[in-house]
Amino acid sequence: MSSKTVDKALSILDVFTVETPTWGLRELARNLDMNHTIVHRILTTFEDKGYLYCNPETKKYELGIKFIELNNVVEEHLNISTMIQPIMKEIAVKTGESVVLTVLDEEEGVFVKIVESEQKVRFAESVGKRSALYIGASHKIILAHLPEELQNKIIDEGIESQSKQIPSKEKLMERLETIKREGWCFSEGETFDDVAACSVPLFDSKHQILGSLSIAGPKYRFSQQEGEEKLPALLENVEKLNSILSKVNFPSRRNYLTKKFI
Amino acid sequence: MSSKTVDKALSILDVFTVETPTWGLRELARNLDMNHTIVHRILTTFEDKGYLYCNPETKKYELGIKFIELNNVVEEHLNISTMIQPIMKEIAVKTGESVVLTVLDEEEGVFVKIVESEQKVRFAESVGKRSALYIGASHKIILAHLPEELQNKIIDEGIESQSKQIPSKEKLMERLETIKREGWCFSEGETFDDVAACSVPLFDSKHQILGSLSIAGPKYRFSQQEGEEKLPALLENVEKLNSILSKVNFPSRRNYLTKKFI
DNA sequence: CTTCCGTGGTTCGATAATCGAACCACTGAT
DNA sequence: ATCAGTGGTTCGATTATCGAACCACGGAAG
Repeated sequence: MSSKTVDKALSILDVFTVETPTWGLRELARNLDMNHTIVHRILTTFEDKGYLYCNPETKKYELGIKFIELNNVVEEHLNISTMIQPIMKEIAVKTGESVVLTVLDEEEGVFVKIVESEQKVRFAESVGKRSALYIGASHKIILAHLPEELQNKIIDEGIESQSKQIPSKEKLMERLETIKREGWCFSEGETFDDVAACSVPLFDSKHQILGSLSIAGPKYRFSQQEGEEKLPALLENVEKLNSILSKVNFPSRRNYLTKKFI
Repeated sequence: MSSKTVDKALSILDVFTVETPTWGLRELARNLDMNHTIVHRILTTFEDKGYLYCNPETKKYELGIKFIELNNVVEEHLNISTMIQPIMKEIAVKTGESVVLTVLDEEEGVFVKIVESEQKVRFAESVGKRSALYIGASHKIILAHLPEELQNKIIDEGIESQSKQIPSKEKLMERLETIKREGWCFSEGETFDDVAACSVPLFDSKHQILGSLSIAGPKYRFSQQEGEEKLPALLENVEKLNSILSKVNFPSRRNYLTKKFI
């Protein structure tokens, strides 16, 4: 049982994205196919609580400061800045490239933390970005470790949505098997045109896939060979990270564990 | 008009803090003086949407991955990582200390961004921390620029709550006047025992107080004199920051603008 | 200047979702 | 074996939500 009203309210929050971060009242109501009265009531509730902010000049709504506060609660609870970030930093220093922590959530991958190398190729702004599991090394390495039925389902849905990222199902499935066997994955130009990455899997205490750890850098200085050379730096530290992550029980939705995906 | 159901739901989120990040169902219902049925319904709704995560082993709830995602939307919209952080970094490099961006929200100050110096005195984990405006340089400099009636109200409430931070109302009010006149503020051991800070105010396009920018470091290497020496590095960059901040219209609740505080 | 269409915001009776006492099933301590 | 605690569910009474119709305003077009 779920609350219809709260559910509706949260659906409203969902449309505040990086692409469309501000909304007018009626514009929003139209988009959600809702009566503007109810949208208005929910918006003011969010506003009162600091979850939304209504720009007094434009009268448009945007996400509020509360999310900065609550993000901190999450990061603190996960020991991200005290335990996880230092390990990522170490790898970043050793390899001179940026390090990315990705986790599985529902049937997608989410960038949870990015530690940048000093050589500025900024893509830390992609934290929170969510995308399909067949795109990019960081995501494919996760997909490779999921149950085969779920792989099937995800790839089929990808093909249905006409994703350019899937050449053919057979080839992808084969590729995933190779990735799983070898224990790492390299890709270039998939999530971002100019970026290449090298990824290894992260598991929980029961050795079930949780996410991935990646090194990423600009294509021109990051060939497959260079990726391979940086692999040891990743693998050296990934165990430490695993033991930390298994202790905190990461709050991401891994439906495959409960077979919710069938 | 505000939605009672959504309001209730958001009140539930409020109890997930750094101090108490996980809650059991009945424990939470008791704490909020609510029937556990309704708490349960709301919790599952949040869970379905990724705002809460229910640990399957302990059955305890905690904030979910959604807050990492939405925090990113806010930061992106405010150009925090692309525009603001580089300026803060520049100051951090010049002074060798950490740089803190604080904003006014309702009647409190919130740390929105902390850029750490290389000399590791970690307190970046305090991002999102919220505290009263009479505590610490970063907050006092804001308080000093608020309307006098509001200063009165805030200080009176502080005295009422028996805050140790207020010696006497008269002295504090005098102090605030000095701070406002001089345009900067130094403090040590207020927000954190071992930390000293030096702060300057941030204004919006109409020259109304918005927040503050601070340099902070461990007391042993951060006397008032050393703070003063670092002041120019702050002031040099604060204008750039001001012009950026005035463009984005920061989504923090500055009730003093609308006289809501009376 | 007036009309018109758009915006954000409010009202109030019909309607439908919420509420909550009482109820499982389970676990762990006594 | 009992008991007190937990998370979770049920269902009729209650009450908050819903939404058509309504302002007031503001800018564009005639």
